[in-house]
Amino acid sequence: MERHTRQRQALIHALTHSGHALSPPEILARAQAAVPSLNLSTVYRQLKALHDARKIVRVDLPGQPARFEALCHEAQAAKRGHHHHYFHCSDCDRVYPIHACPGRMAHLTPPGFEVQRHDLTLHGRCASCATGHEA
Amino acid sequence: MERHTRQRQALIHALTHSGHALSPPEILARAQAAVPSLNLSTVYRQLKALHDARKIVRVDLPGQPARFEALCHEAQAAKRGHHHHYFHCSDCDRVYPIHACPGRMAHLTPPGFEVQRHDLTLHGRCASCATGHEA
DNA sequence: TCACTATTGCGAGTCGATTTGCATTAACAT
DNA sequence: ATGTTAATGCAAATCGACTCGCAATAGTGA
Repeated sequence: MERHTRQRQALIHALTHSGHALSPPEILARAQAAVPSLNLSTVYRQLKALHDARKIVRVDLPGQPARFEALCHEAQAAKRGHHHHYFHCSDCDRVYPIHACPGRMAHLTPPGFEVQRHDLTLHGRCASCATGHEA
Repeated sequence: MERHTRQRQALIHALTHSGHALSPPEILARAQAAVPSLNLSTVYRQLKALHDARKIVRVDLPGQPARFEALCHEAQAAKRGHHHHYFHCSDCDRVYPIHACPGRMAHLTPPGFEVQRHDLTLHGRCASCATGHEA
């Protein structure tokens, strides 16, 4: 059966206590605060398990390495991904979820095209970068 | 100086006479119709040169290999990328440019975030797949 | 406590995408 | 027509992201 290891807990903690999506190396770095011996392959293995268990979602942004985000409890309970988008800060490279959506997109396509879903990525500076260190 | 080779011309022809963005292997296949000996490394070399010369744009969609698209003449003349989005057909895997945009996105972010640009990808079935082979 | 085995750490291996070294080929100015 | 050298074809090398084999480690139920 499944075991509760310290590395798994550290990894989940890192994912759930970050306000933004994390790449595997970022997860490694954060979880190593709790379990220094943690290894990147373990991170990948746990991510795969958590993803299969639908506890995290994979965030693919154009031209970027994959990131992962913990599903909030409501979404987990509902057993479906809540539809949302992402903001990528070009300063600190962090990726924040945006819980808003510009709405249906069907009218943007030429006639005959069937729009089933859409991905939206916003780029710019996040609040902390915009405030913190001005030019 | 720069030479006008048959492979370069075939490659540009393939890019400009396709209604959609092409991946390097797709470009290779199409340009080989004109120059059968054409090699994938030459495709990559030419793509790099064309990209540096701002004659093509790289199209990165989430979780997909890079594709390339010829800049239309107006955009080339204006020396700036026209802002547009893409439609990815999940049936035929083609990527079409969408010359429409849902508009400003600044209101979607939490306060303090500065939105500079956005990428939008629509997914679904393209006109020819929706018409051609119904289930 | 103890055995059982899931999980880990580590290094090596894989995979797809892209690049590079180099001998050969072919533009094009003369 | 010809020399110069940019561009090509090919195979090998690289790169980043990820996976795997295996011996060592550590949760867990008994």
